[in-house]
Amino acid sequence: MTTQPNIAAVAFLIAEPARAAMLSALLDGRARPAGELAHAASVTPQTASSHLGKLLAGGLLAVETQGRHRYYRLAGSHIALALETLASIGPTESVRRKPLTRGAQKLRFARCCYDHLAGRVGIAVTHGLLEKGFLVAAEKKRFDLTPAGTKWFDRMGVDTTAIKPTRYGLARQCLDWTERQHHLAGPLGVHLINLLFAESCIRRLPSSRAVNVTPKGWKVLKEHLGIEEWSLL
Amino acid sequence: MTTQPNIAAVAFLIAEPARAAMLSALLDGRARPAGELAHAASVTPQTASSHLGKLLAGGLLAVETQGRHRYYRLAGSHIALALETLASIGPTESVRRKPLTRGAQKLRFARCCYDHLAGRVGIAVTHGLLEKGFLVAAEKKRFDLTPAGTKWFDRMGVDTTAIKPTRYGLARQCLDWTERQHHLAGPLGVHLINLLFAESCIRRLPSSRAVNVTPKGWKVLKEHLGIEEWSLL
DNA sequence: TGCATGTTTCGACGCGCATCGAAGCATTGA
DNA sequence: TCAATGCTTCGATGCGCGTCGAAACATGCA
Repeated sequence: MTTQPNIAAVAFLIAEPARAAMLSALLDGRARPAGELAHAASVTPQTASSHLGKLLAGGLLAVETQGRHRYYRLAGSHIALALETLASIGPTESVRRKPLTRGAQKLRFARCCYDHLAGRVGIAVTHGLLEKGFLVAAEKKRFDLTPAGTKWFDRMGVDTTAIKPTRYGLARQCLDWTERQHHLAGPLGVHLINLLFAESCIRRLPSSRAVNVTPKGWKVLKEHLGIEEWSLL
Repeated sequence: MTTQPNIAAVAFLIAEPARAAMLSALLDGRARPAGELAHAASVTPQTASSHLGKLLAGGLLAVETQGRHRYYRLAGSHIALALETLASIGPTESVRRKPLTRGAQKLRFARCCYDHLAGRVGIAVTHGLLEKGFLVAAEKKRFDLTPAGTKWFDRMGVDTTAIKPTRYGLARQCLDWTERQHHLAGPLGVHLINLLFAESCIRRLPSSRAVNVTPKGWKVLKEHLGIEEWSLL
């Protein structure tokens, strides 16, 4: 009897309808909080927690704690591949999404997350900083500032040597609840959004956390980080 | 509410250890009688019959009656692919506590994956075909056959123009769960392994999916694809 | 500090399903 | 026609596990 890999154990984790629903909800590779996954699976939070714990122990999911939220995501692309391969056996059915209100759309597009920039724009900015080699992702949900990054911030009028890092570091990776990707937080993120406000690149919208990118803002973002306005819609 | 493809239902069928054992026993693409499968799964014939009925109803198996025997086999290569993919997300990072058994080593080295060649040898052959320019990787997990490849297969006695491609194409990329690389599957892969069997380049080992490469086989692989035996050990 | 929210843990309930014994069919051979 | 073999169906048993209520824990906000 050849001791085959625990194919049954893996299948067992996927076999439960509630777990399968949660896994399917994570197929896009983004992370979602436990409560949302519970809703997606139509079970109570307690039940969902139990399932998520098993999926975690089974190595199908990874988790990231953010405040009182716990964001779950697939453990890797190989998990998604296996799920899609399984789905290809049975009959497929289209998935529809729920529409968003106008306000929610604006919020999703650009907003302050506590004290830094979030939303699609926040993520695009972070992505640009990474691609230009100004930031690099580091351990413990941190970003490290490169020499080129120091130079760039200096040219933009931010003296990074004067910023006091907290005990969590100078720049942190914050998980975005609308886009489910990381954006720049921490002291450096605070200085960056303050710079954008000061330079009139972005403006607050009344009674909302949403912000607007000004024409000058789009010009700056394009010149410095290669971000095109049309690419974010 | 999103009614997803019943990925859970498929996984449920695989999740049962007895059923998983029977499916694994059928991974070489050959058909086996119910009693043999019952023995492979270490359950009584009644229990096996129940399981086989469910696998049949679920579309994972096909059955063929001959006299008082009922021969079960996988419903298709897509089932084998799903099973192998599931197996690939097993204990990958965990350090192997015990060395592989002799049988497992042979299985890892060369075996049939449903109806084509897999393992280190299968990957080496595919690699050789790619390096010689006989195949090129294409989209949708396919391989495209080049004019040089058509010529080569023709010289080997395989008329590729006579092979009917499935809706997935003539040659597919199948992910190997032991080596984590792609090997040649699809109708072309079937013809290739049949050729190797017919030319006595490889031989089946009794009651296993493992195959042996004969001395003649090594000679052929070296001459045509530049594969050295020692390089695979 | 107190309250609200998100998440997990604990405990108990109840359904579902795997399992096997016994019996029913089907096929083969004498 | 009778017996043996291979497989399936039926029925009863028992356990595993999914489920949710209650409560503990953690975090954020006023």
